[in-house]
Amino acid sequence: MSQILASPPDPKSFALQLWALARQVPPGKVVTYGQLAAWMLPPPGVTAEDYKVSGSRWVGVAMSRCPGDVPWQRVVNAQGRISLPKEHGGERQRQMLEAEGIIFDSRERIDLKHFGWSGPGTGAES
DNA sequence: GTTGTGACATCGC
DNA sequence: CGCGATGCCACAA
Repeated sequence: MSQILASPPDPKSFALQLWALARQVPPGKVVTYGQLAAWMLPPPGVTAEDYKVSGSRWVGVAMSRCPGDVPWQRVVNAQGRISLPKEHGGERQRQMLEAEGIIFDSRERIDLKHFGWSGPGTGAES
């Protein structure tokens, strides 16, 4: 059965991979934790099921430790909303996203159908 | 050494 | 459609 793992076997590698992916997110687009996790390959020793339910969590943990050069601002939760408490910088994130052209609806929600990034291989990368 | 809590996603009502 | 509760382990103070 899918079991939530607090962190991947190699958090460091996972984080680096995640950050690398996050840096690929084009401006004006946003991605969800689940998507990021889905695009990454499950670390050795982790089953697809466990990864499916754990990945998003790892992404969150890794992002919390992300370096300053990572556009963590473009990472939102599955609801298309900012996950961070505004006192932690959530409000700041919203401002930055708006600055990139992303539109929030009345409920601070982003239309993932329009602003959601299709993925590292679907969008025009270069 | 111990205690508390967590950048999420999903199901139920 | 919105809100609340649940699951796991590791890390920080």
